Amino acid sequence: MSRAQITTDAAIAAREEILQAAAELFTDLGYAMTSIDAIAERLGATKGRVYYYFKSKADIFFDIQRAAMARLNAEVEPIARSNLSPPDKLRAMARAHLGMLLADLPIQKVSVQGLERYLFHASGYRYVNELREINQLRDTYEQIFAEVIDQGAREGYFSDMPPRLLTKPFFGALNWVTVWYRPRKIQDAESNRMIVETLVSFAMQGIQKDINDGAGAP
Amino acid sequence: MSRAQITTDAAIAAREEILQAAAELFTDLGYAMTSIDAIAERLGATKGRVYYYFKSKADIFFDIQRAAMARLNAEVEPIARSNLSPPDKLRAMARAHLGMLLADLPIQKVSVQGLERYLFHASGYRYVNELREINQLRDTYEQIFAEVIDQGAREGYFSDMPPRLLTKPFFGALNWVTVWYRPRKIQDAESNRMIVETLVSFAMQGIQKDINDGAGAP
DNA sequence: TCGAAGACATACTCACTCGTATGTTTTTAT
DNA sequence: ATAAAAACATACGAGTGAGTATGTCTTCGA
Repeated sequence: MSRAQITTDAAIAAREEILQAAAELFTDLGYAMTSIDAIAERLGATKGRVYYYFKSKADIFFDIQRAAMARLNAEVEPIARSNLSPPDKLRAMARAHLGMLLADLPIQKVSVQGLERYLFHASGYRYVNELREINQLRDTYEQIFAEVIDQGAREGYFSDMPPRLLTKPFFGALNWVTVWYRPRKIQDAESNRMIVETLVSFAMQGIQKDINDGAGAP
Repeated sequence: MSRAQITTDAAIAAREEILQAAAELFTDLGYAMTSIDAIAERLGATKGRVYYYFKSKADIFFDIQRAAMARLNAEVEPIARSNLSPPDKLRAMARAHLGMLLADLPIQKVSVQGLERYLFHASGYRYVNELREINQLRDTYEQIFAEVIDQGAREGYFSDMPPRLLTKPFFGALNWVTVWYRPRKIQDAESNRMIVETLVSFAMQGIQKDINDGAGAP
């Protein structure tokens, strides 16, 4: 046989390397425009190597999604379990979320934008199960934030709009970084902290109760 | 010859119809996965019709971008020229911007997400001029918002973070709607107003000076 | 040491799609 | 009415890319 079900350490590393290369190409060129040959070439290899670890192109795509969501969860869930106050907790979660987006940019870019629909109507409704699995993961993740916002709203910290609706612009302000951000070769340490703090502060202010409408100037 | 340079009324309508169909397919399937035949089929026609009005697939893509930016500009620029106070002006601009996103969803989805890079490295650096043209349009548009934010900050209304950086989460909170929003068959009038007001309020609160950090509860 | 499985590379097929070239019908000007 | 141009449809050519089948080298356990 040929499938590499024996997930040894080396095999996991090999898969990860492929996922990274694929993610970079997916974000640069899009899913369909990225050929398996191009992924292999980026690794100094050929198709044989890729198809040894993944059974199809779509399989690579979905594994990127799973990896991205798993890493976000690993960072954010522990914070959600802590007993900080809702504002402090939410701010810490937002920092962790955004930090992971920037640290793992290629993979997170593929995951965070609504690109899964590529394979929905396409290829005649295959991958329905995988699609639902990914949507399930994202829903569960978003729910973690929604609950904190909900609790914060009940305790009077946040706006009392529907929490599920508030998560949208909240994630929007943060996730949009995957659209506009281009990693520089230098000047990343301090600049990134500035970006994170600005975006997180923006998002935190956004869900705050609005005390009054547009006052504060002469 | 065959090129339809005579932009009569009917020709403009025919082109618009093609742009609409193409935009819907681009957002559902992605650029490369959308075949010209699929676009034609959606119109009950064949390739001949499409290639009569557009000289290439990329041409359709760029025309979508131009149309999207032109419509946003047409709605927002007049407001920017008015002499409202910075907060009122910015809020009105945000409403107009978001309203156009929802009213023209397929085309705006293609435009608003960072999908232009599809054709950057791909196809060996053709379309460099078109790419720069589109980026120029978006930059100019973003600048309109940046200036209002800048003025508002100088007058003490808004946060004093760099305006160019503040536009990012501002647009993020609004533009993210193109990622999560799915138009329902019914229940659109009131629901859409709710969405618009929630997102615009969120964005407006986000750029406000933060008076203090996380207070307002028991 | 040697055979089997692991880890790829190479060669090939099949399906699909862009763009073009050419045919056909409908509209329009005279 | 008729010739010409517009507005398509149809047929085809060439290229590309996913997936497969098979070959080759390397590692590793007995």
